[in-house]
Amino acid sequence: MPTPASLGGSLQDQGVRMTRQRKLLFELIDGSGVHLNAETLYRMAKQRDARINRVTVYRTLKLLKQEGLVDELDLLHHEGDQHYYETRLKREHAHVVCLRCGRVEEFFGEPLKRLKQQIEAHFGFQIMIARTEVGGYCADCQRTAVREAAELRNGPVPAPRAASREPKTRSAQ
Amino acid sequence: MPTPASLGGSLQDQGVRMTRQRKLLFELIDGSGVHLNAETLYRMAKQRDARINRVTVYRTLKLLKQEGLVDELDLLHHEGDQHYYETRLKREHAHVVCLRCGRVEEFFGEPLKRLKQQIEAHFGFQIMIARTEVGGYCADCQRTAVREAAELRNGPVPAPRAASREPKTRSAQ
DNA sequence: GTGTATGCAAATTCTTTGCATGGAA
DNA sequence: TTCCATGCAAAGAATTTGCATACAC
Repeated sequence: MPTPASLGGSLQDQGVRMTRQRKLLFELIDGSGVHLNAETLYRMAKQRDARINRVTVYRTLKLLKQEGLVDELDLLHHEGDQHYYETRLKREHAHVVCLRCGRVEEFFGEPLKRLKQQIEAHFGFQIMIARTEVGGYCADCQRTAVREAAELRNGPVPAPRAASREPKTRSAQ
Repeated sequence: MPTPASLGGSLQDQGVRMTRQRKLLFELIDGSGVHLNAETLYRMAKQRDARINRVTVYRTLKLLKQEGLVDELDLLHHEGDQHYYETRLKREHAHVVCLRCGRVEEFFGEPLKRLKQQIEAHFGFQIMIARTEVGGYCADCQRTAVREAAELRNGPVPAPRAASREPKTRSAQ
C-alpha cells in the first residue's frame, strides 16, 4: 500500500522507468486530493510542463490502474462519460454524489466492511476491487428543491439554480 | 415500482408514446434477465424487427434511465467501456464480477440496506441510485489460478485459459 | 392534424494504437 | 547501448445530434 508521496516508488522496483512525465503525473494525482479525470489531469500537467502529451496521461493512468495504485470511478456519469481516478486508500469508502449540485462526499463505515466480508464468505470470492457509488440529493439541494417548487407555484420568477457546478469534496466519519 | 411486464406502462401515463420499437425493446429488456448492453440489445431487437435503428436503442435506454426504470452499470469495465442495463429491482443488490472468467453474480443482503440507511442518516442525503460493483476472483478461478501456477512451475505446457468468455449469471441469497 | 419518435448520416467524446524518435538505466 | 516511454497523427469504440420523414395519439 503506497503512501501518497510514493505512488511511483513501488513501480520503480518493478522495473518501471521514472520519467519526467510520470513523476509529474504522480505528484499531481497524489497532491490533488481526489477525483481527477484524464482531461483535467492533462490540463494541470500541461500547465507545469508544456511538453506533455494527452496520450501519456492515458497511458500512465492505465499503468497505475493495472498496478492497483489508483481506483477508477465514474461517479454515476453525473457529468459525462469520462472516468475519475483517485489514489487507492487503505480504507474502503463509498462515493456519494449529489445529482443536483455535483458535490461528492465520501463515506467510510462499518457496513462497507461487512458487505465485503459477506460477499467473500458467501461466494468464496477473493475481492480485489470494490466500488460503491450512490446518487441522490444532498441536504442543501433537498431544501433548495422545496423552495424552488414553492416559488414555481407562487411567483413566476423561479430563482436560478444557484448550486455550484464546481464539485466540492468533503469526507465523513 | 413497475412490474417486469409493464416497463412501459407508467411511461404511457406520462405522455410517452408507445411505438413498435419501444414495445419491442421493453420486452427484450424485461425478458432477458439482466446485464444487456446497448449493442447486444440492438442485435437482439434487429433479429425480431429489421427496421429498428441503433440510435433508437440508445434513445430508449436513455429514456428509461431518466425515468428511473432501468439501472446503468459498467461491471468495472471488465470487457470494454460499454454500459449494461437492467430493469430496476425492488431489492438493492451488488454485482460481483470475476475478473478472470467474467461471470457476474448478484448479492442481496443486509449490509447493503444498512449501508444505504447509514449514508442517508449520516449526510441527510436522499438516495435515488445506489450501485455497488465488486471485482475479484470467483472460487473456480482461484483454484484454476493455483493449478496454472503449478503447471507453469513443473511442466512447460500450461493449460489454455479454459474459462468461458460468455458471462453467466447466478443470483444469491 | 399535431407533435413526438424514428432513421440516416454525420458529429462528438473518450480512449487506444502504430510508428519513429527520445531518454532512463 | 539497450529498450522502454513518449509524441504525433490517426484510428477506434461508444454514444449523441441535426434534420427530414413517419406515425401515435
